[in-house]
Formats: sequence, C-alpha cells, structure tokens
Amino acid sequence: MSTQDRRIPNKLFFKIGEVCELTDTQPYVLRYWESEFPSLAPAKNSSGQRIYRRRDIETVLRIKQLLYEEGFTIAGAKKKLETEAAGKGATPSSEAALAAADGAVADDDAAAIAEGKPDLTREALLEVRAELREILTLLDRGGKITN
Amino acid sequence: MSTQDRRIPNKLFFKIGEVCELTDTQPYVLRYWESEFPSLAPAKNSSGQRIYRRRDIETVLRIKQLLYEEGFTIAGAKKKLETEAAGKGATPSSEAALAAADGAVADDDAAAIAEGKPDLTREALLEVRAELREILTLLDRGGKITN
DNA sequence: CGCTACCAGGCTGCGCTACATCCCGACGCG
DNA sequence: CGCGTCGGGATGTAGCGCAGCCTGGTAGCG
Repeated sequence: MSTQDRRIPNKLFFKIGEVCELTDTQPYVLRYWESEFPSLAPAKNSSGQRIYRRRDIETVLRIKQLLYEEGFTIAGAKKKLETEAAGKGATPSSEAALAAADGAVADDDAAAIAEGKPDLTREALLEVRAELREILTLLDRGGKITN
Repeated sequence: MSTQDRRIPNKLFFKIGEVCELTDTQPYVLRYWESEFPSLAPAKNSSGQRIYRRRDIETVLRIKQLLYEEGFTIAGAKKKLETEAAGKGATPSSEAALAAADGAVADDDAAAIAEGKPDLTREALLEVRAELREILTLLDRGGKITN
C-alpha cells in the first residue's frame, strides 16, 4: 500500500499537457471527457487553466481503461464510475480498483521531514499537509501555481 | 434455483420470430449479433432456418443487458462474455449472472414422468433426456422440427 | 514563442435499418 | 397425392444517424 506510485511524479498540480504525457492522451480528448464525465472536474486557476490533481489523473486512467480496454461506451463508463463511487463500502468485492485511500507525499521539504522509518502516522500527516496546501493555493487565486 | 422460468415457454426449439418476441428484439438485430458474437450460434435445420435453444435465448438476453443496460460496445460485450465463459469457477463473485446450471423440463410426457417432489436427480435426468432429444432431432434432418 | 482555452465544423466507423430477392414449410383444396 | 398460395425466414448489399474523436481558427497568458 502506501503511496500509489504508478509513474506519477511527486507533484500536486499538473497542467493538461503533463497529464496528456502521463496518460498518453490528447488535450482535446481530456477536454471532451471532462464535458462528458462529471467525476472528471479539474480545478482551474485564475487565468482559466486546468489544474489536475493526482486523483484527476487516476480518474483519467480509469476512464481510459473502461473505454479502451474493457470496451464501454461513454455512457456506460459514466454509469459504471458513478455506481463505483456510490457503492464505496457496499459490494465488498466489486471489480478491482477502489484499492485504498491514496497517500500523497508532497515535495522536497516534506521528504526532509519524513526521514526515518516509513510511519503510517507520518504519511497521514504529510498527506493532510499536502491537502491543506492544495486548498490554500486554490483559495489564493492571486498566487502563482507554477508547480 | 431450479428451472429459470423468465417467461421462456417450455419448448426446446424456437424460431427467430419467437425469440424476437421473447426478447423484444428485431430479427436483423439477432442476425447481426450472431455475426458479431461467436457465443451466439444457433443451430440450423435442413432448410437453413435458425433453431434457437434456451441457452441461446439466455445469451441474447445477456447481450442485450450488456449493450443496452450496462453500456458496453459490441467489442466490449464480446470480450466480457468470453472472460465470463472462461472464468467459470474462477472469480467467485464476478458480476451477477452465471447463476447455476439450468434445469430444462421438456414437454408433456416429461412432466408426467416428473410427478412427485421436485428432485434434483430427476431434473438432471429430464435435462439429459431433453438434450438427447435435441441431438436426435438435429441429426434427423428428415424429421420436421415443428415445435 | 509555446502552451492553453474555447468554439465550430468535419470525419470515421459502430450499430443498426431498410430494401431486394429467393427459398421453405404449412395449410386448404380438388 | 399434387397444387397454389402465403407468411415467415435467409442472405446480401447499401444507407443512415450518431458517438467519439480530430482539426482549424482565434485569442489570452506567462
């Protein structure tokens, strides 16, 4: 368990181009999916640029899997995503995913704090800190989000 | 359990028109699906007419569910059907279906034999008998299949 | 200067749907 | 028993509508 590190860099925010590289998609596809999947809703900064977080990237990967590997239509994938999100705790052995809560280690100084044996409590703290930072940055519309 | 009686009459063979009424589909759709799904392969009698059996109707219903309710593409539904058929015994709690073996009570004299408490052994025997009859009829190309 | 946003339109293939044509089996009739 | 008729089925080809992606144009931002 611990951090899901499927080649997703240790950053908190991603621009659309980065997400495209990570997920091997095209920007217009991501924008199209965003218009079709309510659960894919990246935040936007003051200038309107999309700000993807890790869970958005997970969502993109899941959508891609549903569409291209499992062979769902957009409508079917949307429904499936919804029921998956709804039945979190119900249907104990649903499909595969919904693995666990995601731990998100932040950046450099976070790693500095996190020296020593990997402790679950410490990881949780780091994650909370990262989430707070996210919220801060989102609130601070004047502040630059340059990763 | 016992016989799955989802409004499927107690017959062994069905013509395409009957299947269409039972499953609320169109003949050309059934023929099209047949060209796309290897697992939907009804036998044909001497004059080339399709002879659907109960399991074919089950397959039709499953395909319909996958396409129209769950939102799969044809390719996705095909893949799903294959993995479902393959993993019969693996993946203990897969989706819903693959309920059990289907008991197939045949026709009048069969019902006459099957008097008394519903016995699994008797049901199995009846099914075997029905299957044998099926094979006989398919082999006997001269004999009419008039249901 | 590159990356991004947004909009409008175009394009391709999936999944039917609609003919056209032929064949077969069931039924009544003499 | 053969015969005509008639409805259902088989096959093939062609067309249609839309989901889902792709392109181009214009503009803003860093």
